Amino acid sequence: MQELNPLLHSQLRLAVMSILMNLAEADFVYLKEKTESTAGNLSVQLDKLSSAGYINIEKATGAGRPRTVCSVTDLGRQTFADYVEALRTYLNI
Amino acid sequence: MQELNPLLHSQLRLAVMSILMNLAEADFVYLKEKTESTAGNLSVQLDKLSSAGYINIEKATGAGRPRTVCSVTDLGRQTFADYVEALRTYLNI
DNA sequence: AAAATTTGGTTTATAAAATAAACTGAGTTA
DNA sequence: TAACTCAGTTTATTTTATAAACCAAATTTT
Repeated sequence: MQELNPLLHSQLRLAVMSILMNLAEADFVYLKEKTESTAGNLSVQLDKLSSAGYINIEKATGAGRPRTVCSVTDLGRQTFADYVEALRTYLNI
Repeated sequence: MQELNPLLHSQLRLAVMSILMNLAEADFVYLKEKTESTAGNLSVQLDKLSSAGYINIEKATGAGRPRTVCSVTDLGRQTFADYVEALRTYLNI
């Protein structure tokens, strides 16, 4: 059996990736609301996705409140696709 | 977003459930080989699935070596189906 | 305009989970 | 019958997820 990429096989990180796969970009506040996660947890998980190179994080600060905008990278997109393929074999779909 | 049943959203437990969904039953040794897991890890995870009522475990001892046979319960089957449905929304499939 | 409050996060601590290492007892084999 | 293997369990360790506490900048209130 293929292994399931542990970085993606986590509820919150998968939810984030799922959202970003369908949107050009999404900011911290939006992701927090959509996933119903705490800010702390989200912050940590976004860092992990970013460190792995699966997402890009742009932190805009200065004018008004800070804004953290995330988007999926090409690597992230490919890795997500691979993960989906692996899962299919587990789920028989 | 729906939550992903944490008991199923674990690589090894999902692998075990996946195997049992396609087989009437499977024993410890078979599951261990198929999943390439250690005996200790497998033992722990089988207990969790059993405690949740997702699988049935029959331990035959006496004649020859002990044999631990597992099979999925109706609850397990239903829960697995629900999990698959929830995942679909994450994966867009 | 100073004080209080809210917003958008990060850092640190805690709880839970996965995994492996060590152990046990019964069955085989030499 | 002594050594060894097999089928597992128990306990300890590591990793991961989550939440609680904190912080700085922006906004609102008085």
